[in-house]
Amino acid sequence: MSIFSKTCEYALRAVFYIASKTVDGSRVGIREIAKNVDSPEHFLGKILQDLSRKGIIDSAKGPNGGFFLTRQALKRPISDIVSAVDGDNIFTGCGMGLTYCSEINPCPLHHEFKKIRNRITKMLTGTTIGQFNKDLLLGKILLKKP
Amino acid sequence: MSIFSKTCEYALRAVFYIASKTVDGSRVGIREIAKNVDSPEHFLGKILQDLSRKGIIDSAKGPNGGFFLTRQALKRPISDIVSAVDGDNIFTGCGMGLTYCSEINPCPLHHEFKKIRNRITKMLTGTTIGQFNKDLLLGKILLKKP
DNA sequence: TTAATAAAAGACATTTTTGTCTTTATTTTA
DNA sequence: TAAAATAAAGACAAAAATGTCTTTTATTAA
Ligand code: FES
Ligand code: FES
Repeated sequence: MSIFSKTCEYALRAVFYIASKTVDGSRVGIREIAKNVDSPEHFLGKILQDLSRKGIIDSAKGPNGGFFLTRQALKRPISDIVSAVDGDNIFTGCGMGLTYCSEINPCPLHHEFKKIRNRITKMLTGTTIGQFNKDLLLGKILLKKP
Repeated sequence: MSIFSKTCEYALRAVFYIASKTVDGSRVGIREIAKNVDSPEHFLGKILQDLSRKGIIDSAKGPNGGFFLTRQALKRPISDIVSAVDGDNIFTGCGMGLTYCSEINPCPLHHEFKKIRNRITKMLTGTTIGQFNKDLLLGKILLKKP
């Protein structure tokens, strides 16, 4: 297991890619995104449609259309993407799968797990969609393997 | 998503239960385990068979048979259970799903994610199967919801 | 040796996740 | 207006995870 679903991993990579390509206001097509993020094109299409419906990214049909992000959207935390795709179990759920996490009726790992969960939450709420644009454009950071 | 598969959550809960019930050397049947850990009986059976084949727990057939843990086994870290069931992606994989995690070609979240991953690893290698026996028997800690 | 007990194993069934392919709707531009 | 481009939507398909039921094997104890 990984901490995010594959769907969510595609979503994160794709949104980062769109972000880095739309700082100037242009749009990116699904084919290009899929290629640069190493994901199945049509499957990613659905994922982005969903994010678009939820208002996290924008899209435009027709020639010169594609997906893009507003300046506002670039400031959003990536926790928005994660909770849109994977729900919020990662933020609040019990590490051992109890039906809910409880301070007074904790599972064995509760104490330690809570810290980890908080750390994850902090990472996700503390980093914005647009934060890596520069490093992505410089190639210091990658969205698929070289 | 949760950080462990459901299968792994069942495994962890079950092994903790067996641990707390076999400090005296007796065995526990699958029905009792499943009931106390809130998991489907036969499905859990397979999981425990697997752990038994892999030498993490022991089992005995026939009357008075059941699953049990040796004193040795109680000292094992629970990371053994997790990697037996879920593999080691959680210990070494990339948070954003790149085919491998790389220090020189990192994904955007690499730096932060690495710390989290290390923390998870520390939790799993640092806690033993038998560690919670006392608290479990006292009911201070639970393996299913009350 | 027989009956009872309990895990092991096997064969499926269901659900969820992931992925593909085709058609439709919208927009732009010539 | 016609053609081209592109996201949206729909209908499936495949694979993986999760779950159920039945039969077999090993062990114990009477
Ligand atoms: S009860 Fe399990 S993490 Fe809180
Ligand atoms: S490259 Fe993604 S976590 Fe290291």
